[in-house]
Parts: sequence; structure tokens; C-alpha cells
Amino acid sequence: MLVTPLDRHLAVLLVRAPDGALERWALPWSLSERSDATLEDTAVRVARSALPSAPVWLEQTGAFADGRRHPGDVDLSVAFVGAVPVGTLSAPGEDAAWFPVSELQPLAPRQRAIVSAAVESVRLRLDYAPVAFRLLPPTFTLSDLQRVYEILIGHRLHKASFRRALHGASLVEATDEWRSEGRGRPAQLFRHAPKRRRARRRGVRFDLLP
Amino acid sequence: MLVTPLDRHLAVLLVRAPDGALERWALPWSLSERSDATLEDTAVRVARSALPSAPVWLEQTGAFADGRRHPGDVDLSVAFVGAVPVGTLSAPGEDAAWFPVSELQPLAPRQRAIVSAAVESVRLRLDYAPVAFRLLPPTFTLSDLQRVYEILIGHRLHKASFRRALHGASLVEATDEWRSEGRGRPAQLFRHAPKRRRARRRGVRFDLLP
DNA sequence: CGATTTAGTACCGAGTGGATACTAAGTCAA
DNA sequence: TTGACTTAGTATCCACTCGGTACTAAATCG
Repeated sequence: MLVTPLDRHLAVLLVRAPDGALERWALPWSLSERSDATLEDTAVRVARSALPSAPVWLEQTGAFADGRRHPGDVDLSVAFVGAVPVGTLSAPGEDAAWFPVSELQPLAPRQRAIVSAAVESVRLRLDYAPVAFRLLPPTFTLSDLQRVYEILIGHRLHKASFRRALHGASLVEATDEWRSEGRGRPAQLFRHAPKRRRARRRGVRFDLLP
Repeated sequence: MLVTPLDRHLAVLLVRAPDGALERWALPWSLSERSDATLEDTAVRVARSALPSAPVWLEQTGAFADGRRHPGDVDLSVAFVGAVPVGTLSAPGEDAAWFPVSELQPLAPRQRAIVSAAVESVRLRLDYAPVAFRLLPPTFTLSDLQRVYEILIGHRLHKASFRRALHGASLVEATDEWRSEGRGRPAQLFRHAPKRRRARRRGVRFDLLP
């Protein structure tokens, strides 16, 4: 499953299902090829079949099976989430398109489950993996970065706090370039340059979801 | 894969491998049965084959495959982590035993990967799922609870902070019973009784592992 | 009884995080 | 040209969190 930040929302890539299918759209998929390829290889291959380039981040979300069989007559699906940079076009041709997760097309039950798991997985890993940085070009403004974070997390962030935490973690490095984008004050460009890492062993958070 | 808190360490249940095998111990596993059983059903069945009771918490950690085939001639393994209460004995008979994760027996490469993923998964979910509570009997002391958390997290916690956060989250309820355990002051017994849930929408943490 | 062990609390000081408000620097339209 | 508007970035304040230290409480052991 491929996601990208699109227009202030997280979007999922769907491909048009074959005519006989119950639903009109589906997640990109394929049967596993010869067994000497890793699962990840296969995931990359599926992604490239629907996109001009490979995803910049990829992670398995798990194996899914239900009573019924998948349209393709398989009874086990191994799902991956891949993230692709902002502005990546849905494949050449008209067989694929981005849809915001909040207003998805009707999908088969198993595919719904895969989408939910994928979104949750992205949000869980976000604090530990540099996903957001890879979705942006090599240099970016802090507002860009914050926007990507907000889209991935699913809610807005406090500007000053975001920057404080960001600089405190020594993750970005200022360049001497500025970008003026329509109206408003120009923004300084930064690049991703992680430095030290303080091993903050926090306590338990007890943020229980009931 | 089954884990339990054992003697201040997290322990994994291994079963004795058949004589011809390369390694002497292995994770419990089985071939998938008829396709009308869910993956979770199968996981529970595997767990019960090695334990007197079913795990109190179960979660899939993913699908694993590598070039080589699994001893059982399968090329895809769907792995689960299950947690069982403190004090659960390894199965009747001598075919299974608990081993601390820090000093595991030699395992096949794929099984090593499964163990790592499982431990990581438990620790990631710990803040959001009531795993620790299910590993304890219905009433327990706060020291018991903290001990379980420490074992699952893998490091020590500050006593006062732990209790402050715990009470702040309204997760436990005091009973009027006290338990005296050898030497030292008796401890009050508590039960798990989650109440309100404050939707603490935190910012980003940037705890990047590089 | 005193030493020891475990449970539980109080206090303090450093650090965090969010709200508000401010300044800076650009565009746009009258 | 000037003033309204927009976006970028900073400063200050306050409430809260977290972890260290130190304390009290209540049991056992000698």
C-alpha cells in the first residue's frame, strides 16, 4: 500500500480493478514470484508497477487472511506500507489514482483492514524513523516539514514546540538559501543532517487506548 | 512466540527440536491448517500445544521469509507474540522450557529475526495496550506491576514517577487488602480498573534511532 | 530492641510543551 | 506608496512532568 502527503491529507494509491470485480478500486498487489525473492523485493516490484519510482520508505505491516479468499484466489496477503515523496504522480495511464484516506473508495474487507493497519503503522513508527524527511526534497522549509508531520500524524502541531524539539534533536541543518513562495515572508531552507542522539530513556506513558 | 516475565528477565518459550535438526531448540510452530481458520486461531492452537493455557495477549508481528526454506519445508512464516502470565509453567513434559531473551539458545536465522521483532513489538505496544496488567493476577501490588513493566521495557523505572503516572491515568483501583511477603512492609493490593481517558495529543518526539 | 528490608510519600529543581504575543519580510490592492 | 494581509520565525510565560533525594511506615530477623 502506497501513501503520500497530498493536499493537506494523507492519500492512498488505488488501482482500477478488473471489470468483473465487486469493487471498482483496489490496492496494488501481485502474486508472490519465485521464492528466491524476499518479501520486500516483491513489494518494491509491486510499487514500481504503479509508480514511476520506488518508495523511499517501506515497511511490512503484517499478514492478512480472512475466511473468504482474495479475488486473486490467494488466502494469505502479506501487506507493506510504502511512502513516496510529495508530488509523485500516480502512474502513467489512468489505471491508478491517489485518494485521501478519509474518503476512500469502497474496498474489499481485507483491503480495508490493510489500510487501517498501514496508517496506524506509519504513525507508530514516525517518532523513530526518518519517514517525513524522505518525503521531502533534499532541502525544505521548516513549514514544509511540519506540514508533512501533521499530515502523517493526522492532527496539527504547535509551531514553536515543533521547532524547539526539532532543533533540540539536532536533526536539521540550515542552509544559506531562502525560498519565497507567493505571499508572505520567505522561509529558510534546511537539510536533513542528524547529529548526536541523546538516549532519552523515558518512563512509561500510560496513554492507554481503551 | 511466547514470552513471560521470569525472574527479573523476559523469557521466551522454546521447544526441543527433532533429533535431525541443526539446532537443538526452536520456537513453537505449526503448518497452517484448513484455510477457514484465521491466522490468530492457528496461533492460539500452537500456543496451547506448548502451554497449559492460552496466552492472555496475542499480536501478529509479521510475515518472515528468507532465501532458505524453513525446516518444515515452508517458505513463509507468519509470526505472533503471545504473553502468558507470570508463573505459567512450561508445558507438561520436558519438551519445552523458558529461556531469558538475553541468553537464548542458538536458533535458526529466521527464528532469531522473529524473536527480535517480537520483543520490539511488545515494547512498542506497551504504552497503548494493557499487556502488563494481563500478566498479573486480578489483584497485585504496585511493586509487582512496576516489576513487570521493567521486565517488558528492559530497564528500571523511577518508583515515584511510575506511581504518579499510573494514578494520573486512573488505571488502577485500590482494594482494602494488603499482602505481606516475607520481610518488609506489607503492600496494598490493587486491581486493574481503567476509568477516564484523557486524549493527550502530544507533539512529535524526534527520538530518532539513527 | 535495633538493623534491615520493602512500601509509600514529600519536596525540589530542571526541563518540557503549549498558549500568546510579538517581530520580520514578503505580496497585493487601493 | 502605503497599508492590509500573509507567512516565517522568536520570546516570554506558566503549568505540568520527570527524576533525584530524602523522608516516614510497617513488617522480619537477629
